[in-house]
Amino acid sequence: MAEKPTPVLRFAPSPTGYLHIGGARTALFNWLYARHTGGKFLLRIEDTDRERSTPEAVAAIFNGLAWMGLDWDEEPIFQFARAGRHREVAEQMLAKGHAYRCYATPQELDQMRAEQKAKGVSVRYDGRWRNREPGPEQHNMPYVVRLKAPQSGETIVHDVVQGTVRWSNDQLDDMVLLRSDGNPTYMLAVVVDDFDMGVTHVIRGADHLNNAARQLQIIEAMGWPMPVYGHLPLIHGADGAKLSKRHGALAVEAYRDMGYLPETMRNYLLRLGWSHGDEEIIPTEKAIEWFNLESIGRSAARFDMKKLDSVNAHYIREMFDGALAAEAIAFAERMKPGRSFDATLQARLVAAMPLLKPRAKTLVELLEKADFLFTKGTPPADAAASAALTGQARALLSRLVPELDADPWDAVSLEARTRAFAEKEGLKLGDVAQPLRAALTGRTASPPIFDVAAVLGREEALTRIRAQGD
RNA sequence: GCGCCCUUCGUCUAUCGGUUAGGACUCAAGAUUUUCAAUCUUGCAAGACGGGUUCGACUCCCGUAGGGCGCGCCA
Repeated sequence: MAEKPTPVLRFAPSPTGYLHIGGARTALFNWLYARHTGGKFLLRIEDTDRERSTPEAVAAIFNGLAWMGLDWDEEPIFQFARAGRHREVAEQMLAKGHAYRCYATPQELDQMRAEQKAKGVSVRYDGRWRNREPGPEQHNMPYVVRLKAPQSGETIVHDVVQGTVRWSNDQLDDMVLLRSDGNPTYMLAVVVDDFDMGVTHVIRGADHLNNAARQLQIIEAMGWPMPVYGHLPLIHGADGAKLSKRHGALAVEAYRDMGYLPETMRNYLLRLGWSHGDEEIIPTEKAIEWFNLESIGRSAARFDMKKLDSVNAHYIREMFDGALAAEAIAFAERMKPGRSFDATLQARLVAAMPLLKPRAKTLVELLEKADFLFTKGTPPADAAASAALTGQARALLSRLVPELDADPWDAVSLEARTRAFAEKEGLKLGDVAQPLRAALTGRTASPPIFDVAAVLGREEALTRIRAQGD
């Protein structure tokens, strides 16, 4: 049995913007497969578009991947720096007769396309320089180098996701390899870089499926080995249309800022287009163990915030109290510079975590629900809480204070004392609990109130109750 | 217009010719309960359409419709 080479995967974004959700999933699938097989996961920044590439975008991509927990194995390759090598390959193809010089001007090509469109025939380069030698009038004129693509037969891509996909070669035109300024095009650069990097598996978005055929023609012309292709179905917005800015958050950093956990993003994005039977909650460790290319689906998926929420709620509940509290504090400090938490507040937050966790879908929500922990005295009461604090209720609270003011100060004892008090007053527990809740949290909905009182501590809790008493 | 891809509950998906078509999210009801959650139970809900192939099709083939992607000296 022939030994299979170690897989080499890559993620190759162009740095023209932030890392969006689609790119993040492509990176995730590549990363998972590399980790699953013990192969390599490489990063290549496709910055050949000098106009649109920015260092900020490069940083955003690195940050996004790092936040997602997707680590890459070698120094990232910057494509533009390899232009010399790309030119070299183009020259080789020229020398071998696999490419030719085309002197058609952009205006001329525009006109050609306009005419084709008008005639209703397919728009493609007509090969006007394919078999034409430049004359004296072409001397010193700019030219591009085009691939001399086969004109008959077909080009077949064996795709692990999409199956066997074939194109009749007469549908494919002679694409540009080298621009008139001598710089390589994306098509050439990708093929050369993948070859030089030893890439064995090209896993990318389905929007590149058509490109695979063209890239294969270059690979065949060079006599290079064909990589395994896998074109992932695209992610759409909730309305089924292409994911765009109007769907709200697109950048992975936006999801981070909305309070989603990296583990959530990995799990959710993995399940968008990949499955392992009925498994829904798939921690990264399991994902690495189970991931395969065969189980990738073929149809586009819609991004569903509700499901994202439920996955996030799950991982929030699963996290250890200390770790989650640290995460929440870091989040709060990043989102609101200047905000800080002293040791007392931090300890209080950790203690309150079991109460908070089942009630939050995001870190934002968690912090919101934790608000009452961080005030000195009763937090500002909302409308419903103010309404609950009637004169009678305030009087009740004043009578409750001496009953509560004792040790031990824990939820069970506090509840017992309050029940006894309610009975003595001829009231139901709820009649006492609700005013108490309003006094301690400023809300009418909160975690179990005796747990809240316990977390707040005897001194702080009593201060708040006294302040609301009459 | 041409080429390529896709089509199971509202959404994500399982099924790889024989199932009461399963799970998850959402939504609804119930249990629990000091409020709100969490949790548990139950329920609503699907094979785009039309032809074949077959003893038997969600599953294989063809067509139609709908959706998506591509058709740059962008990537």
